Amino acid sequence: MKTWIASHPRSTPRSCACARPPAVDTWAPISIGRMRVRFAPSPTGVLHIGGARTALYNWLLAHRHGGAFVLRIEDTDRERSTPENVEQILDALRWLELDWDEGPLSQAERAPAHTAAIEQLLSAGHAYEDEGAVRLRVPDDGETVIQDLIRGEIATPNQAIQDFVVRRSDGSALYNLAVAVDDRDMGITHVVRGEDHISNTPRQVMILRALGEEPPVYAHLPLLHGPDGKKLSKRHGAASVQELRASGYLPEAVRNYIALLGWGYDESTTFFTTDELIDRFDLSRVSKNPAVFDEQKLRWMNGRYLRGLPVEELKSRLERLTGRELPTEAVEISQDKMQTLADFWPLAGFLVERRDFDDRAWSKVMRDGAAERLRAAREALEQADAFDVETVEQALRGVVERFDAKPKDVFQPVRVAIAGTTVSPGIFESVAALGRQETLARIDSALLKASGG
RNA sequence: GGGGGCGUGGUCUAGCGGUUUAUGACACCGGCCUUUCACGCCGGGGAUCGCGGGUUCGAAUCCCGUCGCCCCUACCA
Repeated sequence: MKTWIASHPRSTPRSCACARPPAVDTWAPISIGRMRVRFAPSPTGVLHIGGARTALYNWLLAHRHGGAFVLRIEDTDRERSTPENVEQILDALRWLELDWDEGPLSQAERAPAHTAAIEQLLSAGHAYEDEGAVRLRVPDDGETVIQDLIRGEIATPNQAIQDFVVRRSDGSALYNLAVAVDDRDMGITHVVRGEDHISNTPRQVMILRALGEEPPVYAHLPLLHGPDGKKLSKRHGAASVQELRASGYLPEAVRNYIALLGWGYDESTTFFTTDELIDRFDLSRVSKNPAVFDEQKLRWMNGRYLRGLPVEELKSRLERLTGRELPTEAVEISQDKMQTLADFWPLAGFLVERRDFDDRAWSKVMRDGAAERLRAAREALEQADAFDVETVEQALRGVVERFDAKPKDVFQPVRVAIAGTTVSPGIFESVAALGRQETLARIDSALLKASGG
């Protein structure tokens, strides 16, 4: 019994999909009936951005064409398929907000259907037993042609394909048979998956034909590689959806970024809302060559999304990530300086809790009379009429003038005193956000340290 | 070995036989802004389109060959 199947309720229904006019371009040949696509990961670990992109493209297609997005878990390899792995995948999809209309279905639970199909193949003479296993009869000549929406026609000589096993001697079905039968039974009209499945496709088509069915339409997506040009794997940093979340990326930014990994709308548009993606995504514009995941570009894009968020929204996302309550001003004055949510704490955590002085920052800044200027800054801040950004600025600039110093000779010591480091949001904003009492206390402690205390 | 797929600056891409001295973005370099780091703005370098032939008045765009990378060739998925 697979309890996880039942424990995850159907995702929230969408309202926009059906109102969208179905595009006819790519789908003309088989637009009879409603489009049904599927995402069929095998739960062998975390969901990679490659899998995430496949899921996104399928989801986009279903939304654009008013179709159904079905989630199927290919868990027939009992060794690798654990409930934890399945949960990881569902969790990743939920975070990405890629809701499915049906499923998750367990492929393993469809064993009876697989068995029935094998029986049918056997009795029709399309398959035969061999040492307890069952093999499909593959013609010796001719070729099997598949129509790929991205790559066009792909022909494989039947000669290159041996009579392959569809059922193990223990009675269980193998991958190609399970996929073909499940896609058929689920009424899948378009199979959109990774390029690594191109070579499997003729086998699945043969099984379908032997079963008396016409195959669905296929579209094989280019693979994703790491910066070293090799196939993407765990060693490539934030390559899993979970890691992306933990690193402080926004799901909408991740969606935008991965949509562009293998697809482009025109020569200059980079930012797409999800609705725009639904409107414009088109398999015929998907590229054929593998793409490399570039985290730097994702960081940049994420920063742009971050800056576009209302402060309250950014605040609640930060609170969700850090698990603690954050002052709104701290979020507000940090927004322009963050690229990921994870950047917040090192940048502005000092506004929430006091931290030690960083040695390098201290020795770099607290020299050549810095203590004297810091003491003057303290006086000025203590005597300021108010403590908002403007009055703080007036007070600190006054000190600069009095010492005939460069601005940074005053601001940096204050920064190190209150933040512990040389990096923080704007100094006036930071001081004002910290408040007079805490600012003075921290400067006092810095002055104490400076005098050898 | 056999079969299949792919090949435009470091990266993602635009380009679909002639308005291309090859598009935009990230990264990089320089400048501006300036209180650090960023953000933002401005400017710059960088691909002759894997390579070699062919077709054509003309090719990144069509054809052939070749090389490289990837996938399949499991009683894995």
